[in-house]
Amino acid sequence: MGAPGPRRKWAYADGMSSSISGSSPGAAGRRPTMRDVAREAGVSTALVSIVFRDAPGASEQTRKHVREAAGRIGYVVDERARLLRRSRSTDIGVMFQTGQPFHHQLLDDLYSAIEGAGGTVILSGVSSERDERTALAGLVSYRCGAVIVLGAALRDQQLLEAADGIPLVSIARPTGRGIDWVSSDDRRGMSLAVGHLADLGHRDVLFAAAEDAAGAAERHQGFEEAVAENGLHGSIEIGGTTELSGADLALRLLERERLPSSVIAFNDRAALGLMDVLVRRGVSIPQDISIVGSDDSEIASRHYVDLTTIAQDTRRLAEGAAVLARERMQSGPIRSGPGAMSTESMDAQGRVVPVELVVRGTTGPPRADGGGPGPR
Amino acid sequence: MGAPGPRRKWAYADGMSSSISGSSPGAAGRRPTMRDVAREAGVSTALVSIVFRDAPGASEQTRKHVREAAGRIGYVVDERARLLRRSRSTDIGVMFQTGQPFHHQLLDDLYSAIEGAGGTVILSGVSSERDERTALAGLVSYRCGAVIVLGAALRDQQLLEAADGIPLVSIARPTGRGIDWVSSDDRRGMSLAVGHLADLGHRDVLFAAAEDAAGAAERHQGFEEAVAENGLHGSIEIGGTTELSGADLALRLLERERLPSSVIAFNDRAALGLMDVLVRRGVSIPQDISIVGSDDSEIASRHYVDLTTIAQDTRRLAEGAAVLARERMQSGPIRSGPGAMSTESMDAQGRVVPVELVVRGTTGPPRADGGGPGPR
DNA sequence: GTGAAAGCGCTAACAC
DNA sequence: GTGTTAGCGCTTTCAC
Repeated sequence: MGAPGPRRKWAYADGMSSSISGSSPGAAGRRPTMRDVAREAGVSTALVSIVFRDAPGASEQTRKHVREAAGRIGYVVDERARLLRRSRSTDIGVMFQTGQPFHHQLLDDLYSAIEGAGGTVILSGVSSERDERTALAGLVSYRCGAVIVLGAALRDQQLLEAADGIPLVSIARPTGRGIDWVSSDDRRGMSLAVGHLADLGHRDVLFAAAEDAAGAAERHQGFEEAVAENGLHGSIEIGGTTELSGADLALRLLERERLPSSVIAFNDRAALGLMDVLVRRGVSIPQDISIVGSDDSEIASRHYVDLTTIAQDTRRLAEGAAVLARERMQSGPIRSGPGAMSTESMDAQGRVVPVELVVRGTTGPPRADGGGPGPR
Repeated sequence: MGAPGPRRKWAYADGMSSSISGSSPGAAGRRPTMRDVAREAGVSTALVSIVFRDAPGASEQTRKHVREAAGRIGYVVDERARLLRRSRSTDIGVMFQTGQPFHHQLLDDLYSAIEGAGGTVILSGVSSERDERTALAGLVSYRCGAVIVLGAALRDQQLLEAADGIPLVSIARPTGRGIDWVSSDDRRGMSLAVGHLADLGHRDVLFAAAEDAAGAAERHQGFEEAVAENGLHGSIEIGGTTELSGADLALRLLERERLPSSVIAFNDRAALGLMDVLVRRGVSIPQDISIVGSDDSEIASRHYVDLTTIAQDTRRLAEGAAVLARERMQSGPIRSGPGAMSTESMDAQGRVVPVELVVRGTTGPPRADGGGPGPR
């Protein structure tokens, strides 16, 4: 009640404001600059710059003095000027999809990985009305030192063009040789999931694949290898990446004479849809059928669903990408040798991040007869 | 196969690059600037500036000529310099929560509302390790012209301080008189939901409330009013905003002698948890009980759940906030009169956005006996 | 329509 | 340790 306004020592210059402090000349009507701080502290602007960059060249005492003066007049460093002056920016641009839960998880970890190490991240979203080129162009116009793209749909060549010479790192999307990438060990994930089911005693596994999704090829292949290794009977159904596609698949399965004893869904969303329909039709999980999700750990853990899933380590994905971005910032964009400037470059780097099988309540031993129940 | 690298006409100055075009002096080793474009086009930098700002003062022909020259040497406008030079930026900063699905929806619409009108948005995320002050400070350091905050947790006073004089607009969070806000018509939503249930013939409604959530007070009150208006028997249970809290509530309800014939959940996530437990226990929806979700239209529509819900109009929330932000950018931050600079200002603006009841498959007429079944 | 010139607020090299 | 100085790339007068 009756609290004073924000403690700000300057005011907009519309001629109506009463600046609280008249002590600093020139403080009224515009935000204070380093010059104002220098004047207030009785030092040079260079000194102020040193203090605010944490650069060597000032005593502890001076630093304190300057910071106090800055606080007194309400100085806030101007990132625009800083950005402009530093010829090569070390800021890292991040292109993500609004509406992709997995990307937000990643965003969270990218913030930690980059800003935790003293860096700065600049976000640019892709939405229904804002395509990847636009998003990337924004990042280019800020002259980021490197760009991290999440689940890009653009082809390699187009990505490179849109990035316009800025080093690129792709997360969760396989890229060709001209682009650095970080991705989960999808094949290993499949191996873990299939192995888990085999250990429980399952003899047949169905994989609900998805075409054209990030990592689709690796998972497909990983599934086939793992099934062969474990001597199981594997089958594949093409589905999608949404709850709807999972529900769809469930309906198709229910038309069969008997259900498979276990299913690995392409991701958690598909698993959810699958489970919903099955449960409503009276199928018990995991008594009648075991379900493994994949990919999007956030849903499985946040939901009440208690889904066994192949969890991606977003933290390590983010950290890997941050490291690559920093490396590439120092060395410039990818090229194969002196004078070359080619997509065919040999030295793109890839990093594979381990995945983990999180066993929860949707997997268990199969029925004694080895198969699921028939549909009712 | 063998595709050439990106069509870029300049190269980093590490001494190893062979610039593709030697035509533009100074083009090797740094990105082209307006000066390079001017030289290439044979005009002045001022003209180039005019062209790229779409400012009046150049013929259509000249514009074309300049743009072609720019394209030839691969010029991209430098947003940093532009930002710095324009004394008062018109960019709009947006603070959002990573991991809040509702915010992502809003982000999407904010991009459309702001960039669709020729503006620029600068994003700043709040995550587990990046608090609201930090996020806001980033926006301040870019000298945004205005800031839109989504579901802020900071108190008004703290928000104002963190924004440091930049005009603030809050979405989906009630604020005091010093801050502009846009929010859904939560009371009207309740009225619609209760009315719908009454029309179907329900006599008793349970509201699964949540404390401390955005809009909680408004919904609570709206529920009580609507129940009285419709002459229904209303009751309130305190729950939360997650699937878990909904599941919890379901368990509590199942212990009762009989279920209420209808439930309005605080939001869709809670509704989901509620439904899951009920369905597994053999309760049919909507035959045995009707369920209305609320608030987070994204989940209900994206999910296979087919949930009747009170949908928020994120598009209008976003547009309302964009309009307020633009207005405030022109007039400066809120103050009550000449010389005043106070939180107690009288002229903060609020906008209430209509909500809509989306009727789907989880609501229907009650059982003939007027109540739900007892627990089994 | 054009060109020259003065900054926006900061950094970084250099003298003192 | 400190002050001086010259830009970063753009916008925006102003006189031609």
